[in-house]
Amino acid sequence: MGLDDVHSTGLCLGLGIGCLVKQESFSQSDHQQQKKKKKSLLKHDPFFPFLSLGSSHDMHQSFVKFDSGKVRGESIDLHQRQASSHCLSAVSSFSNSSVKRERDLGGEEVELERVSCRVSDEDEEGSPRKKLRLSKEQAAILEDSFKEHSTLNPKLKQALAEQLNLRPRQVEVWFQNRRARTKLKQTEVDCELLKKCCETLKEENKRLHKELQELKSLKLTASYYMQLPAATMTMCPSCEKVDNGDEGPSASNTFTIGQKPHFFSPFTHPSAAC
DNA sequence: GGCTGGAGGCATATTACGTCA
DNA sequence: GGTGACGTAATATGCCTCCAG
Repeated sequence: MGLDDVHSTGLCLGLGIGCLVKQESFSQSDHQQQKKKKKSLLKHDPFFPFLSLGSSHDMHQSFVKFDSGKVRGESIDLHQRQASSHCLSAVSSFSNSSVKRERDLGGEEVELERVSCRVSDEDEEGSPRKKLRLSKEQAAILEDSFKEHSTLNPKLKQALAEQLNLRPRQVEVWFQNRRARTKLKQTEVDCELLKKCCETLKEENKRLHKELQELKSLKLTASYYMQLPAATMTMCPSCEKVDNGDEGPSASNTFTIGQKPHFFSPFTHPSAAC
């Protein structure tokens, strides 16, 4: 458990109303601020050493009302409040059964209820981590926004958070994770590309080795024929046509092994000689 | 102008939860 | 119903930049 958890949980549970105010500011401000504040809190907050995780149900309940009514926004109606209370009463958080039950009910309203319930659940309950599942609509809007800008500015973050009924921190986290996924995918694509490139190079290397061997063997053959009288035989080292000397050196498709044998550069195609 | 500490943002690794086969 | 794999939200941590003092 990190210090963030201490702030999001222990402060509420152990420090009473003064800490509720602190919690409110946390829920509205960026979570990163908490991260930065934690150091200063460690240094300067006189209450910090007295933090306790001892639960107080009454305090919890009062905070629930405070949070759902003030922090979560004015649009929360009684129905949602009840939903929030329902979440809090289910201390074991979102079990699969509850999710399934909501699924069975179906509909956007239920989905929103589920989301807001989970979010408030995380804020208020103090259990380590309540993972919400973004609805398709939320994900689509975030995706659209991501396509336009892969990074967030504070305005956009706030706007998206309000539009999607999420906390700015959640929007920020979504973008961070989305960037990470994009990068991971791109890395995989690059990896595949490099693999193919490697295979191609291997094939090319193999082919060149083979060609080199052929050229070496041809060189040996040529050396062998060089030991014979030059006038007796002519041969093209490329196509290995041997001429008995009836035709002159100027004849086509023949090669004369004479005082200056015609060897090829390994970088030129062998057939170029013919 | 250089230094320093705080704040914010991002990348990355990891954890933990939800879903599905 | 139990379980492992997978996707992903959430957390932890470190680094960088900006800015005020």
